[in-house]
Amino acid sequence: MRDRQIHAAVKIVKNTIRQWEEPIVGVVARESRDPFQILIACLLSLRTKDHTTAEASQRLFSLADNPARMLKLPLKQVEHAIFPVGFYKTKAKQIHAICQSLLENFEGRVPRTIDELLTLKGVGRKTANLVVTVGYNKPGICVDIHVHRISNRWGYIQTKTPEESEQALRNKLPKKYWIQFNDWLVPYGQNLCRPVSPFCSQCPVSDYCDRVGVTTSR
DNA sequence: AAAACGGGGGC
DNA sequence: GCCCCAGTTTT
Repeated sequence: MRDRQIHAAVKIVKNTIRQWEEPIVGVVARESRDPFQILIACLLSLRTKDHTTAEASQRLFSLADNPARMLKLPLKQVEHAIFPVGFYKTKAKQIHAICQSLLENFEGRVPRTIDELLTLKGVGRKTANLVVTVGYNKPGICVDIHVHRISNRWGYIQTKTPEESEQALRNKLPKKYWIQFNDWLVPYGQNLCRPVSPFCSQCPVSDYCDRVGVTTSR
């Protein structure tokens, strides 16, 4: 894919995603962009299917939707609410630890910068960037496995790891496209541009795609 | 660089 | 039954 074509591709896939009305992560829909819910839902979504995350975060937020209330919730109850997402003991402890840190170090608010977010245990670059872009509407590049795969499949960048992809995209992708890029690439990767056997015949941007590493088997 | 964390769903 | 899944931390 040529640099110039990325702009058209952004617009085309974005319109497609709008029709699907996908949530961004878990129960966090495009209208509701509370940083705390994005942070926690993103933590729950780790190595987990999204609809599972949606149900779990729904249950959890109905019990507590801010750091102070979350800390008052017994660990057992947090574990019970999020059980189906897997890693539930680790994640429950992380959630408590994060809420404690938010109260002690950030006046009970979710911080607004990548560096501050990265001080929280369990928060990596993907989660930090998602909070900054979706929660605070500030520029950031949120690279998960889908963004990594697709931007390389298109031939827009050539990288080995998601971390390298974030750097490459920061350098190459014009800043005005960063937030849109995050918004549509993940659901696009889930529904259409799958790891194996992607639906190229239904893809709205197949004309631009280099199809790097596309296979029909593992 | 690779293991470990974990239950649910697809096949 | 077996293998993968919207990552991050630890060895």
